Amino acid sequence: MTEFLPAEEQLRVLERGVVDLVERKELLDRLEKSRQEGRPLRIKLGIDPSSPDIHLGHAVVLRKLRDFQVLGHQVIVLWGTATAMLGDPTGKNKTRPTLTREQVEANKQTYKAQVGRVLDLDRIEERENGEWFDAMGFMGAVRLAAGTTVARMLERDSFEKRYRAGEPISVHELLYPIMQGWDSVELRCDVEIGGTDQLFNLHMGRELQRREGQPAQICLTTPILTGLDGTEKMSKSLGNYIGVTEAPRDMFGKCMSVPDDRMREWFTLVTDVPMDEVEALLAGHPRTAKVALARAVTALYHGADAGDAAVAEFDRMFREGGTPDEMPEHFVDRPDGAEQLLLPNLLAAIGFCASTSEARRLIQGGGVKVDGEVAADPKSGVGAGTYHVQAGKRKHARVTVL
RNA sequence: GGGCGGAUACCCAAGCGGCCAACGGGGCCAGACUGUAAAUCUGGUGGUUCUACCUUCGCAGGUUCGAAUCCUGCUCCGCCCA
Repeated sequence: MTEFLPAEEQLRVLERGVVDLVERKELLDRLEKSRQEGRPLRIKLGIDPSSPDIHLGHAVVLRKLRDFQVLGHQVIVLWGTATAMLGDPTGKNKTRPTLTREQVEANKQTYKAQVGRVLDLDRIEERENGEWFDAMGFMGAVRLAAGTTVARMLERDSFEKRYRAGEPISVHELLYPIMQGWDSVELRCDVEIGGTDQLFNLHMGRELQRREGQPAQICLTTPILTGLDGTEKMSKSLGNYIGVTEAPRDMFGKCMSVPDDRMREWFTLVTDVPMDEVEALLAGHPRTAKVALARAVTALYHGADAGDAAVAEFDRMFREGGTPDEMPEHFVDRPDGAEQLLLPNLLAAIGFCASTSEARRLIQGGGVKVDGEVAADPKSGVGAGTYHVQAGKRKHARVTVL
């Protein structure tokens, strides 16, 4: 733990894929000091457990945290149990509904398991800001708020826009940045990291720490990752995401669908591939580069073997039109007394299509294969037996008709 | 409180008494092409026992042989005046 790399070398790792670094010089100095004193820096990431699923977009900031962890620093995951109930106004044009304690606790548990996909959970310091806010009391909160002006708060982009547009801003929302800043005081953070939309909040920590006579924390922000569509930010509601718990095959396949011109961004933010290697790959054939990207991502979450297996399987499935390593098994009954099970009903029964009508259309469009043969007649059916059923390029299943 | 305009399938948006399961665009799905893509082209995009039938056009009623289209009430949204 006391063996820290030279500050410059650490900084090189930490700077990768970073948008804001306030201030770079301060970070360098503090890394140097930490090295001399053999004291790890304290790095905070605040997480409001408001949505329970983590995708690669969330993972960007977690991975930056991991960089710090690997370099021997102390990572603090701060659960915003108090702030989650407020709802961070960041990027929202509306007041967010507040959560109950039970929801927060439940989300926290699922969240934590997924955070473990990126961070070494044994080495994090895990805290909750309810620890101090619950005990602060109303007057304490008032004293805390007294140090900041409304004008200062309204500097914040999202507040300013809403204010100018005549949209409501609740008083409690103005308190959110102050609370987040106070967390840094309580935890004596050296660095706080977050997405670019967090810059204002991170600055609040600096201010409050200075006021309390602490060294001001360094603020570091990571970019918002572009989703699979190549234009919108990755988000669950847009469906353009890759979850950190997804199966290797899906993870790989989705990575392969990332647009070419987003590969540099993805390599930088989502993988550990060294940047000179990335540049070399990008200079070569795009497909080779993308395979490397997809393999790297898959390997990160499932291990190198899974990454290699995914490459092989993908080649077979898409270049040669073959079948996957393993397919889901389904057993379907024939209707009473019938010789055959109609194909549309089969597809609906195994969940490949939402309805028999949809299945029918897919069949007519030539998108369905049974044992490798295109089945273009919606009236066709299959008798008892086991079949390899394929809908589109991706959906395969071994279906046994009973 | 008053006036006006709007609510149509995942989103935008036509339709304004029968030819409407409802134009068009986006998105999405499938096919061709390809590097897995992108771009391009083609088809599809309510349900079913599928050349027919059933349920849809904010909600509830009504007029009519027949309504997404007309009338009444309700709910929600936008704009304007107070």
